[in-house]
Amino acid sequence: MIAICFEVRAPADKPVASMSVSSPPSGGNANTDASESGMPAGATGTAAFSPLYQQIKALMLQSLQSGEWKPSHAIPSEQDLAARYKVSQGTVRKAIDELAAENLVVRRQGKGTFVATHAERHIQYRFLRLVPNSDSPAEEQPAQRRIIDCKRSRASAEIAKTLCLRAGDAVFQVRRVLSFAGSPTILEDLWLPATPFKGLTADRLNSYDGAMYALFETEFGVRMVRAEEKIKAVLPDAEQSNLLQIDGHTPLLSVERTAFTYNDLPMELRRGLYLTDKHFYRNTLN
Amino acid sequence: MIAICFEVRAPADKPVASMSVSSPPSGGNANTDASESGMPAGATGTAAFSPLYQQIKALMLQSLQSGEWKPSHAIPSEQDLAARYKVSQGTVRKAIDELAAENLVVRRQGKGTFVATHAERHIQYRFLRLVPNSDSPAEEQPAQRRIIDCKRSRASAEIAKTLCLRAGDAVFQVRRVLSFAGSPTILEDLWLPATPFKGLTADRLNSYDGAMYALFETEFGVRMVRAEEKIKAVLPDAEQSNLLQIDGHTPLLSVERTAFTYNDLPMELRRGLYLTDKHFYRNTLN
DNA sequence: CAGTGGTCTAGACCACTGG
DNA sequence: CAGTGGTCTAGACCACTGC
Repeated sequence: MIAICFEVRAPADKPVASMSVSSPPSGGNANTDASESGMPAGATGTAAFSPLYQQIKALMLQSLQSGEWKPSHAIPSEQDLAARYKVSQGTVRKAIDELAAENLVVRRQGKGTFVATHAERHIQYRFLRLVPNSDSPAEEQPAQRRIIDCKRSRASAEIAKTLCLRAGDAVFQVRRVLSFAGSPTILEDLWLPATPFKGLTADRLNSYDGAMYALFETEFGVRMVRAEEKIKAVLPDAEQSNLLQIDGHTPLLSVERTAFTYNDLPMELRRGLYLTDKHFYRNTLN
Repeated sequence: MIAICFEVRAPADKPVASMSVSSPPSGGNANTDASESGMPAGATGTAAFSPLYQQIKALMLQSLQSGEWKPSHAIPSEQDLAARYKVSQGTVRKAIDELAAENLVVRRQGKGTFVATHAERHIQYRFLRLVPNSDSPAEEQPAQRRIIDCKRSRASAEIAKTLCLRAGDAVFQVRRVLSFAGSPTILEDLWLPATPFKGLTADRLNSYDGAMYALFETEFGVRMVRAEEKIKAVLPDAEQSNLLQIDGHTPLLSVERTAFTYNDLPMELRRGLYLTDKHFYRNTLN
């Protein structure tokens, strides 16, 4: 269930190998030669058949995480990609479809396909599910952010585990408060691996105008792609209740989020306390 | 934001009209004649162009909600559907793709496409996001269910509003407790419109072996397809803490769920109180 | 083996965007 | 207007299921 560090979930890496795909346009497809390309002949169990479009998707994924295609920029057109990978347009289309479904890429008819980004996305706070009660006055949009603390420290065993580090490795630890309409509503503690976020300071966090994930993206080249949250109901301790300006008997939502970059690599642990008197956490089930 | 009763979200209803689709296989597609089929010529603003596969999807949706295709049964093969609707297989495929993405239908290679169901789905509790803490012992799967109450009553203004009824309309009101490993963990109050659920009793709820949504499906022909949840942190009142065997200072997750059938018609309001000492609410963000 | 969904292609045309 | 994504088709072949 839990992703093991550096172990990519998606297959389509071994069975590709000779991905020049100089498949002759002889009628149907060409994937049959997989039986003589990557298959070790004595492969135990599953044959690990991977459709062409999955392989193209994997290649595109590499272009995304290598930085060849940068956030908010357009990727090559479907035509170009088809030529580049020597497949039909329909096949790259299906690959792009999946990338779009995972929000890694955004299609815009008539314009092109663009690398998704946390910045310039004016619906700010892509991962925040807290919305004002329906009886609230208007859209009290602009949240005030206050950085309480930003320090370098050592990862505890637990933090290290979820961030795929070793206990004692350097991490940044950030604490901040978000207020809506002047009311402190969210208290967050963040842990970030020190290496990719080298140079992070409270000042940089304060001076940046935009969501924190946008900052990570533009300043550190770290794109959060997916996240998992564990939610509980808790009571605050003295310090927490003080920061949120509430008493110790006010129940709060505890939202523990692990955010991932490409390849399901965890890059952030965030523990939030949400005050839910004027807001609620919204979720949609399919 | 909030779905208005009986107002279908999906378009593709007006612009179809003459959906016999006797489009001659003359080269490309045939949707161009939409300009002389449903378009009122002086249509204000958007042209409401609806691709063929969306129209096919709408037709299939009708077959689903009319009961022509029953839960857990196979729908016609893609070939058959293509013939029936007089379109290519690729087009019905795209329609089915969307239905599958919405969990209305399940594809099984080599076997066929089946109408999704809450029953026979051995991963029981499709909408329940509560999972045991990772440090918990094993998979303490079988939840004990206890119906506290099941009575007929009148909808309050608020209940009526979310269920698209009028205040005072008859509703069923159910209260139950779910226990895991002997510990009361969830206290739920449900409101159901009386008409579709005519004949519901505590006995029927108790004697049914399976998820409640499976019962709704098999006994009343009501298929829940989608749900929205609003989550807050709360403290229990005296009666609630008594039923959950906790004290009044234990914070709980309040999960208010509205479940919808086809056409975004709300058919259930459920207010759950979750004890989150040994469990947490899990969510995935994309 | 036949039947079903899944992949792939090649080509045509449509809708949308921007110069 | 050219370029891009979006739709549709017709046909071939593959992978999986079950008889």
